[in-house]
Order: sequence, then C-alpha cells, then structure tokens
Amino acid sequence: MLPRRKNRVEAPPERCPLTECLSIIGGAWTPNIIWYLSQRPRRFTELKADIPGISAKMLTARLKRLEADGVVERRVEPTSPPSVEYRLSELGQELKPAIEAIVNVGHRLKELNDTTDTET
Amino acid sequence: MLPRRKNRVEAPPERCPLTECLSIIGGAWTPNIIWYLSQRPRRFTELKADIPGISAKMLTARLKRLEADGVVERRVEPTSPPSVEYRLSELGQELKPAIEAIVNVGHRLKELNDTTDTET
DNA sequence: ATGACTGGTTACCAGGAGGTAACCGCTAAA
DNA sequence: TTTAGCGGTTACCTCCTGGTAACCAGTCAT
Repeated sequence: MLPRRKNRVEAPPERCPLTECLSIIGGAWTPNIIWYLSQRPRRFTELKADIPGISAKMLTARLKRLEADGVVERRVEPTSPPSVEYRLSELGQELKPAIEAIVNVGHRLKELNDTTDTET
Repeated sequence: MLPRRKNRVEAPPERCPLTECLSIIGGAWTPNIIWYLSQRPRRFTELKADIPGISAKMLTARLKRLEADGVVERRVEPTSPPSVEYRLSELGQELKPAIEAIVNVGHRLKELNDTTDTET
C-alpha cells in the first residue's frame, strides 16, 4: 500500500486583489527590500547591510523572485569589478503606496504605544 | 550526547515600523479578515463563509490573536442561541488604510495584467 | 430523540520557509 | 601570494505554519 497522497486541490483562482498583491510583497524581508529600494537603487551588499538580520541566501532569493515578478530591475554596471545595482521597476513603483501605508500604520502604532505607556 | 540546541537569540528589538505593522497584519488570512471586518461587523460563520478556504481553526486562531492585539473586538449578543460578533476596534480602524492600499495595488496589478494580455 | 447549526477545540501531521555555514570565481590592493 | 570584498550558490536541517479531521456543548426545529 502506497502512503496516502495528500489531496492538494490547489485553491481555485480566487485571486482577490488582496491575495494578488500579497503574493508579491508577502514573505519575510520582502517589504523591507522594497522599502529600501523605493528610496533609491542599491547594491547587493548595501541592501544586506541595510537590512539587519537578512542572510545572503534570502536576499538573493527575494531579489530573484522580485525580478521575476517584474518588480525589481537588476543591472550590472560594467565597472571593474562589476557592481550590481537593484532598483524598483515602474511596476515596482506601484507598490510604494502600499508599503508606505504599512509603514505609516507602524508609526501610528508606536505613537499609540508610547502615549499609553507614559500617560498613566 | 544531547542533540545540539539551536541558539535562538531572537533578533534584538529592531522594531522598525514595517516589522511592527506586519507583526499584526502578517500571517495567512489576517489581511482578509481585517478587510471583511473593515466593511462591517461579522459573525464567525459569516466570516468563514466570506473567506473561501479558511478553516475554522485558522479563523479562531487569527481572531484570538487580533483580539489580543486589541485590533478586533469580540462581543456575544445575548440572543438565544447567543451569536458572536467580531468588529474592528478603534485601533483596528487604523489598519484600514494599509489594507486598502494593498487592495488598490492588487487592482492595479490586475489592470496591468489585463491590458498587457490584450494589447498584443 | 434526532438532526442541524453555531462557535468553536483538539490532536495529528506534512510541507515549506527560512536559518547557518561552507564554499565559489573574480578582482584589486598590500 | 595572500588577503579582502563583492555577489552570490549550495547543502543541510529545524521549526513553525497551517491543513485535515474528529469532536464538543448548547439550542432549536421536526
């Protein structure tokens, strides 16, 4: 008897806009990467330094994924040694408002925390 | 010899606003739940029906977490049988802009997909 | 007294996301 | 010629997330 196969029916294409967008910006570190790139283009090592805690593996993986999604452009400057620059594509720019909104809420949350901490 | 224990140092409190906010709205289904609740209060079964694919387990887990985070309020209406209603708290309302921004981008992405599909 | 609905809880388990560490080729500087 | 930095790649392993399924108490209609 073969082990029972999982019946992965793969949820139907219920691509609601929320899910659609989250499939791009979801996943650890992705929003951080997009945020930094939305400020200005950055190089690999630069990003790695900007985002404390991220590993080279994850950074590569995310950048590849984002490039495949058409959100990020990777360009190799023909310097010696060559340097690699990542920047948001035009499509990537579309994501800025979402990231910014999240950041803003993050700020609000901190404000609220701080005031409730001190107002006692 | 005991198996090597993982040295989980738990990244320092680098709570950037992005991470801050994502710790609330991150996790599967959470944005969907918040989005539906941002429209109007809903009952457990209603939410479960609204969000295709979510399991009761996840829904309970998310609602509990959101309640603990002060984002959602759970109130039991003293009907017979009692019905349970979930709604966004005032704090929860703060999240609406972020969710909406994500939804909007989702729409844009679809638009762009559609036009590039047909424009050839 | 049986079935159905509401609002869950629980145990079990697979898969995948992500961390760590080692290694890589290339170049330039010391 | 050894070292350092850049931009990764790869193998390995762990743990956490989330899915499935069974079960539960209370209430109502039949």
